[in-house]
Amino acid sequence: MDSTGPTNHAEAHVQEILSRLRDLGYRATPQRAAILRSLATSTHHPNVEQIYESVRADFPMTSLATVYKTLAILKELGAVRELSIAGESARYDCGGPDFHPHLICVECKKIVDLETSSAANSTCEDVAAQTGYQILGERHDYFGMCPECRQER
Amino acid sequence: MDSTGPTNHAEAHVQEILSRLRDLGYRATPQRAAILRSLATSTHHPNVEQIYESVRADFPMTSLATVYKTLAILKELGAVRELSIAGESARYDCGGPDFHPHLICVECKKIVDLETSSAANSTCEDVAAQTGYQILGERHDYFGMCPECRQER
DNA sequence: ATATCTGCAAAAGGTTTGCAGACCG
DNA sequence: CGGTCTGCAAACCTTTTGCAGATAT
Repeated sequence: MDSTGPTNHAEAHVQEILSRLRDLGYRATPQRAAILRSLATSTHHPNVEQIYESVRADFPMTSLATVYKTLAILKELGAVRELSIAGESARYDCGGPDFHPHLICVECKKIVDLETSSAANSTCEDVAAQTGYQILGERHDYFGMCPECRQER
Repeated sequence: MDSTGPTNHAEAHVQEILSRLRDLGYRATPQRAAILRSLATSTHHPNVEQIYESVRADFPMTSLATVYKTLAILKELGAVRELSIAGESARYDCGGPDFHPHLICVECKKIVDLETSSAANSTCEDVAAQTGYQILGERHDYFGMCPECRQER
């Protein structure tokens, strides 16, 4: 059986992306590893500041600029997705290229992933066929109030 | 029959929102009217700078701060929707509270509305039932390249 | 060994805010 | 008239950039 916890899944994912970086001529620095680790283990789609704080717990010398630069590379690789939200700094999503909708609490700003319910991928093809666009990506967010925040009213 | 063009539809919408503003104790200033008019007649979801330029064509004395302040009020009223997009300034959508997906060209940044295809509204209820969230809004964007931009390759 | 990466600090947007005077109702 | 709104300029925040020294390969 599988005696490894979720932490090891995350670590495996981190290692995979690190070696992908190396293959492309990028360097696998400890800062980058720490940033990836922070993303891989966080569940609520942190913003840059939160990633920065989390990384600094392990590497107090890490700078905000490095976090930004690393995220830019990871975005290009498709290893990380960026979510811009009105009135907030960007949030980051470590999922792979697979699409899923987000559920965003307007009160506590928590973001959780929704299970891909129905024929999500086929919709892209429908849109492409209808419009003549070449569809490259998709984003589907629901805004609401989570059960915890609702209770506090 | 209807001999009035689309311009008059837009103007009616502008007047309706202006009187809604008045009812709520806000003032219907010429700047606000011009901003609303710009939004109502523009088709590709302008950003603040574009609204500003368009308004200045009629009112050269209008300031950027006033555009921002007016948009903040209109957002609160629900008369305008704000679209944050990674690496860009916010875009504005004058539609009412009715939901529709967007199609965003990653090349020319044009945004067009998609016809609400299927059971869009029922999805919100599904999500609410599944998650216990109170759903307040939704956003669904497709990113791709429009036929015009594809041709230029 | 050397090209890439880091940290720092400054720059660069975009957006917000404070205030004195203008103006809607 | 009185309270709201405008324009200006400065402040603010997030993100980007340039550069000298450090480091992964």
